[in-house]
Amino acid sequence: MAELHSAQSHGGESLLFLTDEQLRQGIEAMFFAYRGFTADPDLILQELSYGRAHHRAIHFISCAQGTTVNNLLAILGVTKQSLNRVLRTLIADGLVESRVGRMDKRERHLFLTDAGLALEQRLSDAQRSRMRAAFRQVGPEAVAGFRKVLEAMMDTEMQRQYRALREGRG
Amino acid sequence: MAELHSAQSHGGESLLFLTDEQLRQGIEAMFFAYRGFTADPDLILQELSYGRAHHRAIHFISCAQGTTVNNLLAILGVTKQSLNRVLRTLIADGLVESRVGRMDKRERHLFLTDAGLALEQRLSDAQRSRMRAAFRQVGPEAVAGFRKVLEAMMDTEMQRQYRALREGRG
DNA sequence: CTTGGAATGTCAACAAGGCTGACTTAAAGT
DNA sequence: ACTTTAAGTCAGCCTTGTTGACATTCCAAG
Repeated sequence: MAELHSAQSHGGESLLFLTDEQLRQGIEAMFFAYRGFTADPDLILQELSYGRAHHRAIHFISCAQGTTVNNLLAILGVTKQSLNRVLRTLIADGLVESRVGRMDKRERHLFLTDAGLALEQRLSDAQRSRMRAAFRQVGPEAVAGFRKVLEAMMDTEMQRQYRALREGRG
Repeated sequence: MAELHSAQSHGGESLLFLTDEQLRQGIEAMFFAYRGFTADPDLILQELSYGRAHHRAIHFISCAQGTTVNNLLAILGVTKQSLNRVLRTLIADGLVESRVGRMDKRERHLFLTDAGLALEQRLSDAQRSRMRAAFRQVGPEAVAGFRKVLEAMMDTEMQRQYRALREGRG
């Protein structure tokens, strides 16, 4: 695999030798941190009687205004029925607008309305402020390591999507 | 809101200045990585018609054999009714044993049976192997950073629990 | 000793949000 | 003209969260 050449290196075998205990700590850290990660937006969503599914839809529509339903489906990794339920309420509540495609009239392009943008801001402010605090606390080196590990934990397909989103914004 | 002070400067201070774009990438990385993180055990669970809730219960019982239901509740952060449903099936399937407390007969102490331990091994092998691969790929410095950021993203209460688990094992 | 309150756990019912399957409509592609 | 693709809809299921009601046990104050 890719770790043949990680065998080298200095004094101890800290690079190659990972105890189950170290890995277990990593697993538990992910569990607790993910809870923290979603805690703040969850509070806002609850008062609007939305759920995380709505948040995810809003987030990714805002990343890629005008994206199609099919595209969103691939990113979110859920079925169209599942997404549709959420999308329907967001459209009914005037947070998302669905426009028929100009080139291909089968497609629907999704946009956040002003109200949708406002909610997106509110949600991601909450989420970002926790992440900003964490990032500041630990410094840029730790942040770089954090990002490296997370990327390495994704599937190839997820990495592709993740990078596509990043490049889509420059 | 909270970003009043993120408005300042674009100069050199990478430590203090975090663009919304950098934070957004962190958020998306968490989203995709968490999917990867749970993907492997999810496959095993599916073939046994269990869900993530079962996995979590098994994981934390295995960390602290003999823990009480109440204790588990605090760690998992769900209602006792929700946990109970999962626990009931695990007990019925002979993976978990519930013993009435000797001191306080209101308490139930939870233990993994041999079958439970076997499943725990299988699940965490799957999860660990992805994490091990990721950790090896990026090296120990990145791993340290990863852990720092995750800890910083937890609530104080979660940090307490996370550290308690770690110390409970030495 | 008894009795009331707190702690612990169980049962029942409901909601959110995943899932599958079957079907329709409209627009492209061939 | 026929097939494929994009999207939406309806129905029904499962997991896993929630609340409310209830039983048991313990403990402490009267």
